[in-house]
Amino acid sequence: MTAAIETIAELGYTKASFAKIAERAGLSSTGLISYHFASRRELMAQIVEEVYGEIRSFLSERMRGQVSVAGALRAYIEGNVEFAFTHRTQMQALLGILLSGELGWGEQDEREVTSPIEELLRQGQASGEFRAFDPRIMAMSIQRSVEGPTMLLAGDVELDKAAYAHELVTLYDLATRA
Amino acid sequence: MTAAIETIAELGYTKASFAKIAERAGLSSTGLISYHFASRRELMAQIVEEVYGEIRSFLSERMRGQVSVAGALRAYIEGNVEFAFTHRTQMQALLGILLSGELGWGEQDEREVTSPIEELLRQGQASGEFRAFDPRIMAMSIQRSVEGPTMLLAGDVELDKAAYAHELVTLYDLATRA
Amino acid sequence: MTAAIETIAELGYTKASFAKIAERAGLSSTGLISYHFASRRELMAQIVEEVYGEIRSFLSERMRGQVSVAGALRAYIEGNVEFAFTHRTQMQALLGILLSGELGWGEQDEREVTSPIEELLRQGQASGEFRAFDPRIMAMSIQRSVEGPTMLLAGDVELDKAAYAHELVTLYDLATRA
Amino acid sequence: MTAAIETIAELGYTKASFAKIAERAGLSSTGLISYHFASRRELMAQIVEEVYGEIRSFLSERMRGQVSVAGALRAYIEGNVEFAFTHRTQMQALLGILLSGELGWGEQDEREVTSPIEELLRQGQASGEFRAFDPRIMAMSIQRSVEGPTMLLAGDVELDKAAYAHELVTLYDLATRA
DNA sequence: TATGAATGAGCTTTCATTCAT
DNA sequence: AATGAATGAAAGCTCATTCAT
Repeated sequence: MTAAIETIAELGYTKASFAKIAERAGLSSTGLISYHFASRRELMAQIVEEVYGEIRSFLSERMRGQVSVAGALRAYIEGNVEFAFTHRTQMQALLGILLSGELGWGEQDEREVTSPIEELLRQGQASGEFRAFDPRIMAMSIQRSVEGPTMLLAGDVELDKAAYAHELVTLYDLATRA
Repeated sequence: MTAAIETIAELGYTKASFAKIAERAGLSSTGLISYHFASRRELMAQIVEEVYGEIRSFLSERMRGQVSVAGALRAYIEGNVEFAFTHRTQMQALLGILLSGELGWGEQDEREVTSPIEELLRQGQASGEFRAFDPRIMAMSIQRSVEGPTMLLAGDVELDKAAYAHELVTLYDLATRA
Repeated sequence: MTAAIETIAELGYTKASFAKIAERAGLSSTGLISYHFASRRELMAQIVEEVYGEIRSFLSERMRGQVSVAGALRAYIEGNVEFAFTHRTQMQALLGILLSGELGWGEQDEREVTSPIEELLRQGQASGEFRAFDPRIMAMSIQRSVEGPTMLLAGDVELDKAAYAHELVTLYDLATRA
Repeated sequence: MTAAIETIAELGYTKASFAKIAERAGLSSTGLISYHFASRRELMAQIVEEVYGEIRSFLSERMRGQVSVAGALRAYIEGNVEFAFTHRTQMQALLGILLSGELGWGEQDEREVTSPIEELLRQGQASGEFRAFDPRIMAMSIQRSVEGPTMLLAGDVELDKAAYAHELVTLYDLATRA
């Protein structure tokens, strides 16, 4: 799976064939991949699951102990940006798989991803910390924004992690607070 | 090209083979596609070019006559959301091609897309209408946000165009104004 | 046909497609080639016929006035080498077509090519100028030898025309005389 | 590779497609050929290498123990003719591939083939057994002559192996001796 | 004469998967 | 767990040819 992730990140979802993955993994036959995974789709689904698990545990640790929802939102944004910068390979593979559309990424999955942050936004509105807005649309916007760094696939991009996180935090603080 | 756009939008970039495109176009051979386009890449590049052209002309008309930069920004966001909702097929094809990574979407292209809005943001800062922020990062965030509706590929998504535009306009108004 | 000859000489028989030939001829459609020639085979056959005609007329002029068969043989060899060096393009195309085997080059055609020289050899034997040998085998050997320069397809070969002709003349003089 | 050799010999280089080769080999897919050989070119290159190897070992055995250069030359010619008659299939495939020009047969390869016989000729000149002549041109002529039988592709040719060899031996004995 | 669209067959190559070992 | 042969489908592309204009 590590080899698969690296291959997808480097070559893109389409060109990451079993042959290329096996080559990187030091396997001399693609048969072994089929032996371990029921299908290509299965492999991809497991990769998505694993990376999502990493993100979740990473974020939950980052958000732990935040008392205000504004603080939690800040931690969420900073955590996502941090993860995108430090786990570039995994993120590129994840997005590559998801955006390929071959796993059937639909509204339901979109909801699953944005629902924790949407919930957070609702809490902020209930407590009066946040102004009135559509929490779902705001959540989608936040999600797209924090995914930004990953979408600049090539390595020739010079982005400052701290600056990026800081700008987004400020942006959504101004956009959400009451 | 119309058939190609529709096929990509429906099946995704990877599964939109020449065979499928030819079928939709009523052609009895994929050879004719190769006859008109030097390669698959060439076809995709021309589709990107065409759709971008449509977007540009659509947006320039929408932004014409705006005097304030805040007004221009609002028109830009509203225009993008409008286009995404009314040209769903083209937008899905465009994003499918771009995100496939096979056209070599890099930082330069990203810049090209975000540069007009980035320029707008700088003008707003110069005139004092906008607060201080990194215009490049803000432009990226706006771009990702307006792309949002397109990423919900399937038709089973219920999004209100007016609400979506309104929320984003408010969001970035609050996020940018001095 | 000139464009076809040049294309075959440069790219080889297999890669000399109608598309490449049309391109070189300044035609914008391969249809015109099909309009003038019933089939690819027909085009190739006509090229063979034309080049053979050139060779025949060139050689018959060269051999005119020779009284001895040894002189005629010398003239034949020199003429062939001369033609091969000065009509490199035509010769390469001719051999390319013939050796492709797609025109059905068989024993009969081989005989047709070698029969004039074979006849000459028989005359020499009858008159006592030449020793006893199998005229057919000798004719084949001579034919292969004079074709030699053409087979060095690439242009990076440095062969001295005069030396080549002189050596072959001496070679077959010694090999044939009584 | 055996199936490939047979197919090329029978149908010619151009018509010997992977499909035809697979059919003859009893394979149900051309994919297996691509699995074993990186490309068509690679397959052809390996065939050439193999057949050349056979020729070399066949000839080196035939020439072993010859003390005079004249004897060695005779053994070379006889060996080549013998091989051409008894390995008709291989030779036809070999020449088919080489003459197709798609392996980039150039002067260097020509030299490699003719260099052993050229070396022999030089030795004969040094020892005084052979007269003065250009050894390179003589070697080319010999090579073309011994290839003769192979060029009569179809099976409808009636050539006497012994007679052919004998005539060539006599021919080049007369042509070379001092 | 010349064009350009269109066709259908063919090409090599790549792919995920299966299977015997 | 691992290999390597084998499969069948599919891919993009090129080809000679046809045809209406």
